[in-house]
Amino acid sequence: MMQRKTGKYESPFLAEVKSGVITAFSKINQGAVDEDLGRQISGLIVQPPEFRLGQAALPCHQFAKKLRLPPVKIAEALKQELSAQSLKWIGQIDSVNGYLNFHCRSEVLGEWLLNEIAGGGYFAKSLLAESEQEKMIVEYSQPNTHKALHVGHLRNTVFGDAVCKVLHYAGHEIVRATYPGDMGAHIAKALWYVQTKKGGKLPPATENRADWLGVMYAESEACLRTAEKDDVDEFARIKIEIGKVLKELHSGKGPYYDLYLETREWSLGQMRDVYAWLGVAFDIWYFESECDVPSKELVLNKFKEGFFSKSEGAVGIDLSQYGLGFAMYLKSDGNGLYLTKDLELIRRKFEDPKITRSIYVVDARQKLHFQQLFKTAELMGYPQAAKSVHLSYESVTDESGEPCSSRTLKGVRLSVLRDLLEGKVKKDYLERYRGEWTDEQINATAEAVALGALKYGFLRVDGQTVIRFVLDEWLKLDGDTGPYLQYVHARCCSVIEKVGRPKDLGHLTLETEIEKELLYYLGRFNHYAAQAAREYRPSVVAAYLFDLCKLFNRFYKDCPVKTAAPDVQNTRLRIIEATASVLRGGLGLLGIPAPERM
RNA sequence: GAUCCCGUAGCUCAGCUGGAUAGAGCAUCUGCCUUCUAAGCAGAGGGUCGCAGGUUCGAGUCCUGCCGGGAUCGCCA
Repeated sequence: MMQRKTGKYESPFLAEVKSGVITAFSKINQGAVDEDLGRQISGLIVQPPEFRLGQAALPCHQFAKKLRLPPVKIAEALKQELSAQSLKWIGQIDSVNGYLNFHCRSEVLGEWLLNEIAGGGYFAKSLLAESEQEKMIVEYSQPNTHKALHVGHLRNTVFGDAVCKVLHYAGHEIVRATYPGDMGAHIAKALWYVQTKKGGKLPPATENRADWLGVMYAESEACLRTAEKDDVDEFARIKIEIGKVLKELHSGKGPYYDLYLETREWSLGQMRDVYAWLGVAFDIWYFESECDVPSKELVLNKFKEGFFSKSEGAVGIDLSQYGLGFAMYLKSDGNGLYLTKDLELIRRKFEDPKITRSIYVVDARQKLHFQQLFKTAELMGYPQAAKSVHLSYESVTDESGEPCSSRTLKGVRLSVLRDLLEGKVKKDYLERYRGEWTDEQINATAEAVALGALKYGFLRVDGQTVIRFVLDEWLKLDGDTGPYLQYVHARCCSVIEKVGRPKDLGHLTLETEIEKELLYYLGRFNHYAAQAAREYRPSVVAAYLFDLCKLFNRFYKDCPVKTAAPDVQNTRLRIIEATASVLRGGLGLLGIPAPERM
């Protein structure tokens, strides 16, 4: 099942290595190599630890028993067989320590690759076989209205967006969905607090009203916790009041409902601003408020059918035989929960019959939630359950290791973060262009670089890693950062602008090893993009791009363009142009802009 | 107590589904801007890959058991 067909992204060099090895193996094996063995053999092919050793290698140790020969002899024999074949892409073949090392013909492979990249064909083909292409709905970014937005939300949105882009690039059709939490107890709490503790006074439009709401919500939670500790009766009374507010919100009329409609818009406006800033757009907005009523009806019907049962006054289903405890779908006061609404949502997501997979990009703390949801749906006979996946990622904490929280107002607020980063970029790097560039150019570049730093910061690490957000570290813009990659792109553009565009014809003149290595690595882009899509891991692309940029910077240092002989110069310009293309493409998958100057 | 995630250089993280001598960035130290952008490049120091077993030609990677950290486990989302 983990066996995959060799993807279309494979370079002709690797394809030749695989087929060549299989043919040679069947000769020394004195028998045909069936499909399984063939896959096994090609699955063994690895990257040598250093470029100078070759670009592909076959470890032969595994065959020692089967062939009753020492690995070194096997490698030798394979080498013999291979040198009898006529090979287009493979140059030298070495046998060392039981490894068979293949060197590509850099000029031949490079010529093909540069044409593919320059012509755009390299990025155009799907990385998947047609049978593997799916239509997927990806839900990400589920911020609550009436709560503060912080860096934790940013990780979700940036990660989810990159996953979409990577999957789309691989060849899947993607529907992007967001699911704002515009209904629920948190809103009842915030509005109840505004009305009863703040006298119902609202801030003027000149203020950041969304942020103000976030503060109100946090204060309401603090107020509740105080009551819980100090005055049990008061706490019980407040809970009943808030339950009533929630009921009124559900009912769709009344003064609280009117207040809700007005304030909800403040938060949604802020979300739209943030999405515009990040450059993300959604095809579908599922609102929790829309799922609310139908989800409760659904649960009540299923309760009547006997599917759900009552326990301690609440309606739900006992999933303890699956190790998932009791899944609650209606509270004892009759109100629904997050889980309730998701039960309705899982149906809606498959309203388009072409959808074959539904991905939820949600914090790892919701693991049990989704296990319960999918299990319940499965037991209800929903085929959607088997097609749904929870793509979890770890949380973002503040400097002290406390998770970002809208409830306790932990974590840097987005508006603050943006200003700090853009200000830093301007002050340290862009002021020197003041006068030479227009103010608009400076602002646009600052925004691009700040976004690069932020997005790359989240995407360079694996999703399972907890990110401790230390502002000072995120303000550093050298080393393994987004601006480092953007800088290389700008360098490429700058050289092309100063020296001129290359001519596309003529064969390559490669004078140095670093040119060959860079060229080869450019051709690995689709390999890593495919891996990123397969594993839902944009970090694979991020790591590739960083390595690519390190190679480029070495090349840039060692290989002058302006002063080079015409053939050499043209080759280098072509490599530079291809690097810029791959970088644009790769940064694009991460949702990071590639400025031409910085 | 149960389940899940993490543990690799002082710090932050990679490690291509088991391959060759364990890598990078930051920080520290040393060099490099009269030549295409120094947000850069070259070099140095820094590791019993949490611990102990096991699987095999071969383990940071797979299995088991411990230890440490985080998360979750009924009326929040």
